[in-house]
This record gives sequence, structure tokens and C-alpha cells, in this order.
Amino acid sequence: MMKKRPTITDVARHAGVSKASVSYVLNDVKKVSQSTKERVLMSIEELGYEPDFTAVSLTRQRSQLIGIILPLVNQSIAHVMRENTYYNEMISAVEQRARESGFDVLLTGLSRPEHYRTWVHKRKLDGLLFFGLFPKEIYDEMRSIDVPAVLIDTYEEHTDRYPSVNIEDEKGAYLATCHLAELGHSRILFTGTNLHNPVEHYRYTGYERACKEAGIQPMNPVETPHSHSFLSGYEAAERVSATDATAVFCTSDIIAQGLIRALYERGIRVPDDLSVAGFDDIHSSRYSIPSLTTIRQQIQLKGDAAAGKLLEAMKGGSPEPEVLDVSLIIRESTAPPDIGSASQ
Amino acid sequence: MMKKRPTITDVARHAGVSKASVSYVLNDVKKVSQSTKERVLMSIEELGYEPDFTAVSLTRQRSQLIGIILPLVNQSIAHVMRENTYYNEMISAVEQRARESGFDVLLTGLSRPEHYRTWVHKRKLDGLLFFGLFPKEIYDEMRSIDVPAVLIDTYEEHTDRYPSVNIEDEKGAYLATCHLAELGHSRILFTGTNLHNPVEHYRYTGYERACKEAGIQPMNPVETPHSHSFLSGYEAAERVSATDATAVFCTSDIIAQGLIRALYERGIRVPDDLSVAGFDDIHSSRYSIPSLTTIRQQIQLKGDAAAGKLLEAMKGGSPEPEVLDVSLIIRESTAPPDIGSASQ
DNA sequence: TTGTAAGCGTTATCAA
DNA sequence: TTGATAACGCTTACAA
Repeated sequence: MMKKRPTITDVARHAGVSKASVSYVLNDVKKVSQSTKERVLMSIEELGYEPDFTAVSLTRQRSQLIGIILPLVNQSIAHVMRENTYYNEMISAVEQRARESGFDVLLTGLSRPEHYRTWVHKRKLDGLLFFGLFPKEIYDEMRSIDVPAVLIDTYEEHTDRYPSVNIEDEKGAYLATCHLAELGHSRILFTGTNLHNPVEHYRYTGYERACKEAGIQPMNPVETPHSHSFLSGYEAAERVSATDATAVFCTSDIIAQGLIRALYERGIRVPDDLSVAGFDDIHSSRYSIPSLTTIRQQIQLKGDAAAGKLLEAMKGGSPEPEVLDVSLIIRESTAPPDIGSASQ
Repeated sequence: MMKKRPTITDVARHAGVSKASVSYVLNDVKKVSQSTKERVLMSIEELGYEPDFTAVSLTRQRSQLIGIILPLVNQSIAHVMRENTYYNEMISAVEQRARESGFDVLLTGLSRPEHYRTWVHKRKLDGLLFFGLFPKEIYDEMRSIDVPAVLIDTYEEHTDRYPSVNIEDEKGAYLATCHLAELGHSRILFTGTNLHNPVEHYRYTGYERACKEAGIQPMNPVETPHSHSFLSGYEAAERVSATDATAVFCTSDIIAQGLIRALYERGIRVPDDLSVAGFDDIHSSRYSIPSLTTIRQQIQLKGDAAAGKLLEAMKGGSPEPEVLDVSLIIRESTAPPDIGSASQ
């Protein structure tokens, strides 16, 4: 027969005190004498008592649970996170930080805004981490209930209300484009997912600025229909190769890698015939052939920072928004234009 | 002023019935008349009532929560899942299936076995999914508490007690090795992480069987010190190239890709100088250069199957263990040995 | 078929 | 400094 695990009542009885007193020492409420405190602690130890989170949640109206929310596409979060190890690093970092602070992490996809509200309530979630951009109504809902949240990779006006963690998107694109221009490219193409997405937009802005400073004409951007994925890059190849670009800046490594593959199949060599730069510096970019010139963002640091801010906000603080630095990592996928074969 | 969200008491009052009746219709207990059922349903609708999970958890002693457990290395799950999109697909699939069944997913790393026990209890977890192999003590703990669990990628004796989901590891390695042998290779190297891991062991067995059938001599396997990662493959290159192998079978795509990269840096061409096959068929293997010949396992199906079995076990069923099929995907990284340069 | 009331394991309010 | 005791929101015998 399995012995039931001890409750606070058992501890109280064992220590010869009331439940209240046990609760006091558990929660470090001052009004306990040293002697009873010791007795209680001993009993806890002896019985192997651990407080029950669901009971605590019920009375305290908080759960020690934080939720990571990913966009749902086709009823699944797979479409977003399937191929991109960006999420692996983010999630790992958040999980670690949360666990160290006594929180558990709930991972979920979110479709309809109204679901979200009840979900937060039903679970009494203490805090939320939004990975990426969500429909506007979600943020409105958020405001109406009153739960701490941190927005990651979002530039909406909502950022004013909630702490956010971003990276220097504009600068990243700028650095990459400058690098390409400095190599001597004057036909540089921008390839991203959707310029209406603010992150993409800012990157485009950085691209434009670099072009301007280099005195070259921005080209018509190539937008891919899907999200950041190999396929997006792969399918972009047709439109890319229809241009006279000698260099391409992609807004994610995953797109760049898909693109490079498709170019390879068309006999277009990278970087000999075309230079390609990415964004993110996911692990694989170091190992791909050619290895990818890219903009490094410190993904784990980002996840850790986001979790940290959420923890702070949950304690009642008002953490500042944070914008993390990025840097250019030059690898094999970019080179000077091939003067021989290229025009101009 | 924020209006409090309605409780079951509010609904009862609104409908002019008792809390019990509301609970009955909520939980589909038969003994409710059509008329009251309708009244209650209307009130629920009108008030926008949603049951509170923490309260339900407390009385029912179950949480509608399932836990995904990953091995912790260095206090972080990052080391395991950082680079490998295998986990992205698994987690996505589990999350989707769970969500559709009204469960939420808790993601956590697990270090010390004793932590695990209290964690399950504190959260009243309904079920557990173990991703990969854990120290033996964990399974012992599991048995002592009584929580449904499904083991993934584990061949321990524990599998007898718990439903498991595996793939045909032996067959996969066999297929890959056969493919290499059929191409004409007779010096085929096995590269994996650690032959003491049962999954690796079975793959080695398949490799051996294929060698035997092809009448070739198995070579001394190369074991990498780390887990499945680019670096493992990358670092294996030195030992691989020190052999006279003309083909290598790696036990994961991620290792294969790391290896190919390192070989590339050493001027060893794949597949011209050396053929390389992987295992898993993660998305990137389709897009790498060269694209990777590999053993496809249906990762999402696997995650879905695991979640399904757990759901079944939680309902009191005893799901059968399942072994999913694998298949050979031939791509660019394997080719006949270069008779010109190779010996023999 | 419906209602009453006793839990579930905590925390928190008041007296003592 | 302590201890009853009433919440917290729900489920479930047991009565009616």
C-alpha cells in the first residue's frame, strides 16, 4: 500500500502546532518563535513534506506557472518552430531561468484570442511570454485581464505597456548590407517574409540605410509567402535569380540556407556567382556548406533576458525594455562580386 | 474596476439551481433533467463561465497537465535540444495532441530523481513523457509513485512496465549500411555517440548485420564524447579520416552534417571521396549541400503516437508499445566509391 | 432528479 | 506568538 504523501495537517500534528503555524514558517511570516519554527522544520524534514501547488494556487490565486505562447498556424505550433533552432535556444533559456526561480513553464499554441483569456484564468498563470507577433486583439485581451507579460520580437505600440525584448534589427540588416556593399556589390537584394511584420520592416529599413550610404539603389524586395523556413528560401530562388542581383541579404538563416540550396540546384554558386547573407546565427550556419555570413543575435541571452524581465514584472517591478546587440559574422557565403561574369 | 470572473456559485445562483447541478452538467453526470441542463447551459453561456483548473485539480487530484521531460545537462535542457530540430517536431506534435484533448504541456528538465517525484506530486501531473534515456533511478521512482508515463527512444527493461514508442533502429542502420554496401563500399564506418545507449546499440547491431550479409568486415566504431550535435560530428572527422573507410554511417543527421563540414574543411569531398549517411531525416537534411542520404523516421508521427498512448494510459488503458517504421532516403551524400583514388 | 454538505490542501483573518 | 476557522472553487457522497 502506498502511503499518502503528508499534508500540512500532518506536519502540524507531528509538530504539535496548528496548520497556521506551519504555514507561517513555510512562508516566512515573521510571527513565529524560534522554538516552534525549529519544531516545524524538523517535522517537515522528517515527514518529507512538500506543499501542494494546486492548493496553494487556489488560495493564493497564483500558480508559479509561466506560459510561453507561440503562434498557431493550422492548429499547430509546428509551422513556426519546426525547422528553426532559434526556438530551441529561446525555450531552453526560458525554461532554465524559470526552473531556477521555482517556476514551471507551460508551452502552448494560441489561436483565438478568447481562448487565451480563459486559459490564463483557468491555469491562474503568473506570467506570459509572447514569442513573436500576435494579432492585435490578443494584446487588447491582455490588457483587460491583468497579467504580467513580456513581448519578444515585437514593435507594436503594445510594447509601451509591456516590457519587451528585442534585438537591433535595423542595425543588423544595416551591418549585413554594408558588408555586402563593402565587398563591392551594388546590386543587393533584400529577401524576407513579409514587410508588414515590424521586425522585417525594421530590417528592411536598415538595408535601405546601408544602400543609401553606399550610394546604391535598393532593389525591389523579395517577400516569401510562408514564414521563416527552408521552403521559403528555396522557393524564393526563382525570383532571386530572375534579378541581376549579385548579393542577397535574407532576414533569417533558415531562409538563406533554403535559398542557397535552390541556387545550388540551379548551378548558381555561392558565393562565386552570388553572395548570400543571413540573420540569426543559428548553430547550423556555422556548419553549412558554404558556412553562412550572418548577423549574430545572442539567442540564449535573449531568452534569459525575457524570462528575467517577466520574473521582475511578476514581482511588481516595471522592467525596462531591452534591445540586445547584434554583430556581423563573416563566413564563406559572401565574397566580392565576380567581375568577370557579372555585368557592370 | 475589473469584474471578478464568475464561479460555479454564480452560475448556480443565476440558473436558480445548486452548485451540484451545475457541476453535474459540467461533467456530464447523467442525473440532470433536460430542463435544468438547459438553464444551466444558458447561464454558463451568459456569464461566460469557465471552470477554474486549480480548484478542479484540488478536488479531483488531477491537473489536466502532462509533462515533457528532457534530460538536464549542466542544469540546462539546451545541450540536448539546442541544435536538433528533432525536438521541435516532437514537442510540436505532443503539444498539439495534448491541446486538442484539453491538456496543457509542461516542459521541464530533470536533474535529480528525487526532484522529479515531488514535482509530479506538487503539480498533480496526470502523465509524463520521457524524451530519451534517463538514469535508472528515475524509473524506479516512477514506479513507486503511480503516474502514467510513456517512454520514447528507450529500450530499458522499464519498457515492460510503461508503454513506449520507438522506431526500428536496428533496421534503419541496416538499411543505411546496406545502401552503402550496395554502392560498392567495403570499408564502412559506424559513427555514433555512445554504444552503451541502447538506441545506439541497436543501430550498431543493424550496421553489423548489414556488414555480415554483405560479407564485409565491420570497422571499429567511432564514438563521440558529446551528445548528438554538430560538434560531435565535427570533432569525429579527425578519427574518421584516420581510417581507410570510404563510407560512414552516422547515427544522427546532426552528427553527419557536422562531420561533412569538417571533412570539407580538410578537403575531403562528400560523396566523391567519402560517402556519408545519417539518421533521422530532420528537415535541414533535405537542404544541406550535399543533401543527406539518411534514414527517415516520422518524427511528428512519433510525437503524436507518444501523446496518444499517454492519453490512453491516463484513461486507464494499457496501450501497446509501438515501433514505427523507418525508410531509406537516398540523396546526394552517398555515391559509389571512387575506384580511382581509393585503394583496393 | 436535485440539493446539502463534507472534503481537497492551502492561506489568511481574527481572536486569544 | 499562536490557533481556530473561514475562505479559495470545485466534486461527490448522501439525503431528500
